[in-house]
Amino acid sequence: MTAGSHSPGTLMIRKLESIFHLSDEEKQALRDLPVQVANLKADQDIVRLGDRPSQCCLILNGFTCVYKLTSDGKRQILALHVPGDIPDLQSLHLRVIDNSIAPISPCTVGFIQHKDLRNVCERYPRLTAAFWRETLVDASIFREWLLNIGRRESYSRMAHLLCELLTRLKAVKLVENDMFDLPVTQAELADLLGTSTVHANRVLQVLRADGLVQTKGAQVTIPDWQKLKDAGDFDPLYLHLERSGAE
Amino acid sequence: MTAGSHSPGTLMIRKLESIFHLSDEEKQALRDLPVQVANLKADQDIVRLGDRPSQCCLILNGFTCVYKLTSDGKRQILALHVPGDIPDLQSLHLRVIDNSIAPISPCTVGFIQHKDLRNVCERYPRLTAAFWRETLVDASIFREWLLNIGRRESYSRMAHLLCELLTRLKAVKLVENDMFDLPVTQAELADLLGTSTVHANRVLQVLRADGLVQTKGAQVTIPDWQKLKDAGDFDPLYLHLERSGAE
DNA sequence: CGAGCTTTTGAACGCAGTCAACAATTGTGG
DNA sequence: CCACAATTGTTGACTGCGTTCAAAAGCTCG
Repeated sequence: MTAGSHSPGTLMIRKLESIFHLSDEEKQALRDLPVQVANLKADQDIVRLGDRPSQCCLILNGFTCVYKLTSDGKRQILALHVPGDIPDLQSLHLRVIDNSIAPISPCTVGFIQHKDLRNVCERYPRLTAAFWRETLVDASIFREWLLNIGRRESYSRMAHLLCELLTRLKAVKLVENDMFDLPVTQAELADLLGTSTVHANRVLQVLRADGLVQTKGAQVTIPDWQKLKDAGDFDPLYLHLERSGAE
Repeated sequence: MTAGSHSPGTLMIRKLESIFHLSDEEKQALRDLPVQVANLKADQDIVRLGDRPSQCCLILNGFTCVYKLTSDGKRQILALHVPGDIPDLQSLHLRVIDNSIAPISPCTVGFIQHKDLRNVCERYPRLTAAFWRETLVDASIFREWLLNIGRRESYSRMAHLLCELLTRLKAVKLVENDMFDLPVTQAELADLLGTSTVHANRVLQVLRADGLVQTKGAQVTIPDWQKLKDAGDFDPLYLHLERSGAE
């Protein structure tokens, strides 16, 4: 159930191709992209607010999170990224990075130079569209999170997050038997949801008691998808997975 | 102080050119885009969740908001757009619209067909980059709003929103003497901030009492920019205006 | 086995929501 | 231009969701 066994290019191709049909030439161009692989420990920032990077990072294995801090040190996690995602694709067109990105568990990433990405985009305009679309889906998820954090109370909010994770991880084949790995502390869960750690703990306990989720270490099981979906007011439309999303 | 006196193309050019330097040919291509102008009343949806539009809408005059509803009818406003913005540019690459867009005051918009936009993008790759960048800035604003709603308390949250508005409206020359029009009810203000209407009212009163903002009808004045910035924990970096943003 | 992190629990507090009424403003038709 | 209706803004009282602080219990890993 790891995604690390694939070459960097293959991972990108699989993701983009779930939407676009790529020509052999386009696929080859992606496979030929020079990628510099690195293994990172948790909490070791990949990029930091204010950076002006000359490369993007492709997640090969593990999870990363995008976060920001208020001036008094409170952290909000803005996005989670899974293998196949490029969390800082925006840096291709925005000079300065306006957030930080860190692994939430040990993870493997591949760095791709901006100039190489710009090159393939120039030669294959359909790849431009594909990458652009990736950033648009990210934005769509931000919008749903705004609704989630702004307008849903914490119980439903956490249910919604779990729904999204199950759906997204299914799309990259990281779910088996309604079960997936979520190597996240409750403090991080709180930073994802915009609540305090204590409250995140209590809400999680209620979700467990209601039979919406089971946890065992970092392993999360969803015993009743329909009930969780109802609790989380979840509609996968915003993930733009095109082929379904729900069963 | 209206922006309605400009032709649709000119408005786009002015916005894109504040970042990119466009060639005469590129500018002409933008001016030649067929635009269908429409005047809309407030609360008359421009696009609706689930739509599959074949056009984008360019704001020519007035303000629009992007919003979503929870299943129990609570509304969260996800973005505000001002003249020159294209709030549904995403629809160029995402078939289904995942949010709704409505004017918050009577406004004028111009509709541009997807096929025409795709055409200029194909012929002028630098325009592709420029449009892509626009959507990336939108996403950056979503991220900051997530931090704002998730981690700042309501006083600071409202101050931050006012800071952003002043900065963005300045960039499109809609501010005079630290004063701008904000034709928004307090109920909408609450939907922007993720609070109740009553609370939005009370917070606004405190901001007024503290001398951070003055209101007179829809007119907002910021008497002390530094104090408001401090209260709102505001750093304009995320707006990616490149040339400054702050004075 | 002990150090350090993570999870859990309890108690007190407070920010913000809800409900309901009233005041002020805006808009409309006569 | 006024009178009335409708919307918007303001206030008070009460409630409750979620925070904070502090301590205890469980894990994980050298």
